[in-house]
Amino acid sequence: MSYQIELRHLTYFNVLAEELHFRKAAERLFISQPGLTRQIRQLETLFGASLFERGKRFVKLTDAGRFLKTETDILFSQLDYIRVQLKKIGEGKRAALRVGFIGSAAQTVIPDILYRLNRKHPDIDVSLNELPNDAQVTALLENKLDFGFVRQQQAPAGLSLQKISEEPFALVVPDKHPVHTKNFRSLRQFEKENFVLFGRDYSNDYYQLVMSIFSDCNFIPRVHYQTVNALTIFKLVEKGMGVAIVPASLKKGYDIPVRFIELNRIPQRSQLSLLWNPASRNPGIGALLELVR
Amino acid sequence: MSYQIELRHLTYFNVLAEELHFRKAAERLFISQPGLTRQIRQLETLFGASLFERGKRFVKLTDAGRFLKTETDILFSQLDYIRVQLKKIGEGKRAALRVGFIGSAAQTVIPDILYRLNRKHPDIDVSLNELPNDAQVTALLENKLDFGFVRQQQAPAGLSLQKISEEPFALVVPDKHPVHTKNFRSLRQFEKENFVLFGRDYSNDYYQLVMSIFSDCNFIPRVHYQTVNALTIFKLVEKGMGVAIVPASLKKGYDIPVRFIELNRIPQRSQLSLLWNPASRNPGIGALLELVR
DNA sequence: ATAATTAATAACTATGAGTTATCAGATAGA
DNA sequence: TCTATCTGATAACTCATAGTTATTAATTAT
Repeated sequence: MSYQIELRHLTYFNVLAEELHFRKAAERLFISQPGLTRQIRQLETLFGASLFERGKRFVKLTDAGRFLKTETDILFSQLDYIRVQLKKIGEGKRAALRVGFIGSAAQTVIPDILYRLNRKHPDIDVSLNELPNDAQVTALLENKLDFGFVRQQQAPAGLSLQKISEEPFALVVPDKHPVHTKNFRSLRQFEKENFVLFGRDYSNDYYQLVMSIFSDCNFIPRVHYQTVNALTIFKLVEKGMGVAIVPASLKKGYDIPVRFIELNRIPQRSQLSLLWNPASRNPGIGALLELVR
Repeated sequence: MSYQIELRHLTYFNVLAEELHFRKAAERLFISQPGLTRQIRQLETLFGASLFERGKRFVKLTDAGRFLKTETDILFSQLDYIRVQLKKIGEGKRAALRVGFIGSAAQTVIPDILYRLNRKHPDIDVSLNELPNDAQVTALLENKLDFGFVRQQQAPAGLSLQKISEEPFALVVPDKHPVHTKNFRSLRQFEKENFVLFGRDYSNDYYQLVMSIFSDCNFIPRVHYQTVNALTIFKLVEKGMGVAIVPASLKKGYDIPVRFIELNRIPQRSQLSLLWNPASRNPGIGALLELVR
């Protein structure tokens, strides 16, 4: 009568909370249904709260159960994280850094930073992950990521931000477009054109920044194709599907017959920032921060 | 050979990490020493990392062990938190809010807010805890607290801040002091006096704000007594030990023969803020935030 | 009616946590 | 140098309980 809560209970609970079916959950756990029934009941007495409502032909979560589900999800993801870090440390590494980055930043800054990090701290393992801006924010908050390279200026609630670099935007037009750097005056010259832009899901912050360029000129662009890949955007521009606005540095590294017109006179600039969770206890966080500051 | 990590392992590990002595740890756990030895070794194989270095007459943590210790500490505190919340929810409550507050704010705002919260959400339990400013910040980051009422303007990294109220500072002088509201001109009139102030450990942010009042007048005050209790400060002022600077609202609720001179013309004002961790999943957070906004 | 689901119950079995007894090495004292 | 004492590891046990099979009771579908 005085046993303890074990991870086993929580694992079983977690699966049952997903299946909402004792037999199926038991199957998924490779145990028998009565075994599961008993462990779940134990868990309920141990917590002093009923977690499932058992109808005659259905099982569903109570409020308490719903709460516990989100908590155990987090708990297990933390355990996974502990396992990974521990393995690394056991192998003599200091830490494993999970770095996210936005595709358009891969060209320049990130390789350099990571190269310097590796030279200074060879005992820190880095895993890279290309992710949209907002996905990085969520991943950081859920401790699925240690660092994120994003295109945005403000730190979202709960995260810290360090500015890495800043650059002007550039218009991307087809090679034989009548407008070029010399005769470019204003975006209004493109009032009749389609615009090919990064989608809102790439980064809401970034999207709004680009949109503010248009609203400063007092016109609403016709946006036809939204995509998250820089190369795709260039291809679309090349084929005459429209013109694009991208961070100027993107011109490096691609060999597509398109022309870049830097927007040096507008106040909007694209900022690349490093995001991280100040609550994180990853022993490698300090090392990277020290490097970029 | 294919068992799983259980909380038992982590509990044992945690105690051993504190005792660094198998027999003593086993004693504290009410199990035998060989049993502990075996469980720890299991944990080490399961994690694939050695956690303790066993010398002939000593046991100490490896790097991996040190890392795991901080992680399990957090893990167990989360489990405690889950237990508490689950108990509450099981009893039909929505949540339990752990609210911290700084002593000098108890008089006015907090009772009002909590009264309204309770009337609107009787299913939310609130526990109150008087804590210094900085202790609240740490507690919030460690998820030992859901809300903190603090005297500071900026949100510390990782926390969100909502301004609650703002008020001028006031000078507190003995009843028969020559300076009073009518003939008060500048703080420089007190250049020769001692100042009784809240200590730096009450809140660094607050301390610097008060100090900036002095530096704006270009003088360094002679601070003789530092204390964290408003009543103590008033008593010291009454006894002629010096004058004080406190948030003006503190004059309510105390009956001490001291005189308050409101500093309405200086830019510094004392701001009471609500702090919380945006990463917190406490279901009661939204309710209180809604109320104060 | 009958068959097919569901979860709960009862009685079992066997795994492995925890036990006792002992060992091997180290230190310290006489 | 011989003991006495302390350490954690090892070996062989036993017993509590997780997980088993078989069954029931109650529901729904045919």
